[in-house]
Amino acid sequence: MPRPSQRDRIVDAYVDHVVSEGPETVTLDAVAARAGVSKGGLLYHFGSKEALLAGMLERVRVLTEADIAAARAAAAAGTETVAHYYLRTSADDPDRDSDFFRAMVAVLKVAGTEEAAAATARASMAAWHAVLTEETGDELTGDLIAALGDGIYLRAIAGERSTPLTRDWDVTLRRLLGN
Amino acid sequence: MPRPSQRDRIVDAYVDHVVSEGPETVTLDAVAARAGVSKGGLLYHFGSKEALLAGMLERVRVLTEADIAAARAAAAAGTETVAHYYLRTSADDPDRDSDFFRAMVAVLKVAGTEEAAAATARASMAAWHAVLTEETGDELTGDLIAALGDGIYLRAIAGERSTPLTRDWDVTLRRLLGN
DNA sequence: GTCTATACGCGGATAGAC
DNA sequence: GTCTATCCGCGTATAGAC
Repeated sequence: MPRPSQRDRIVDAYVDHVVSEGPETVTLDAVAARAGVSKGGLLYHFGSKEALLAGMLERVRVLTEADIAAARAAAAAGTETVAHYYLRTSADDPDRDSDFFRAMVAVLKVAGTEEAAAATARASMAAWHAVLTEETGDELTGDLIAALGDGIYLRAIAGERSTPLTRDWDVTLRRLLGN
Repeated sequence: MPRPSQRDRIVDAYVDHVVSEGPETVTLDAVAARAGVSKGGLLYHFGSKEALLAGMLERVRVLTEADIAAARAAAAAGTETVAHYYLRTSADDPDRDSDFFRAMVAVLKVAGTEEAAAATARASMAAWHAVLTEETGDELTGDLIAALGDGIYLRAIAGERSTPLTRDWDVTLRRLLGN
């Protein structure tokens, strides 16, 4: 894994800006400034605003795959279940500063307007739903756990950080799975 | 309840546009056209774009109160529990075309950028959380049911309509409450 | 590869007619 | 109370220098 390229740094800046300021305030100038390049420099790497969005969506796809692979590896090693991994990374404070969580929040914020972002969000959610269903052996249970994570994401979008559920997600999970 | 005023019709158009086209494409022109007035006409009723947003937020506050009152009335009459009402109106297809659901989705879409909208969304979510906790007698259970509804809203934002959970929300609810 | 300068269109808001 | 006309600022994108 090489050190971050200029392209990566620009996508970082884009995600940062969407998360902290919101999608409507995203301008090429603002993203360029945050990335430490000029507008012209940005447009050399991404020929248009749409290409910049595509860059972020590609990153989310990659991170989703990696995150699911990590969950599967942990489950195989007996460290924690996939459901455990999923809720922990959705609810726990330190994990919510992860690249994946932040990028996902950015995509969801943009999804309100950009159908391409909405499609990427749906694909990511569906992928998690599939592994959760596979592990629990029941589609409704898998969807239930997935929906809890989704609810936590919605609250993140609305700026809500701490609720009983995010504090005690492990208690909740034990109740749902009956163990 | 008088027939809809011009102001109401403009707020309707605003909600419609945000839900179907997304917040970034909202222009005074587009909203005015949808409401059947000119841009100048719109600006007579709402002096600025911000005032228009405030009008929608006010509507969501009113509809939230009314919706919660309806849930309480149904519970008092023994028709259905508050939790039942909440999940039904979040999950069932016909209810999702209700004024409240649509307005809430619009507010959540805008919440990504506008802090005022995010605050209204948080207030509405907190109000539901409170009644659900009151009914179930347990904060975590109340929050769990609220989070399921929130997850359904997130999926609505991402354009996902039907999942196992939205189809079988009543089965899920029985499992959560253990009856 | 990255920057500066600039063209161009669009959206918000005001003024004033009807 | 609603419309038309107009101004102004901002954001995207291009051209071209370095």
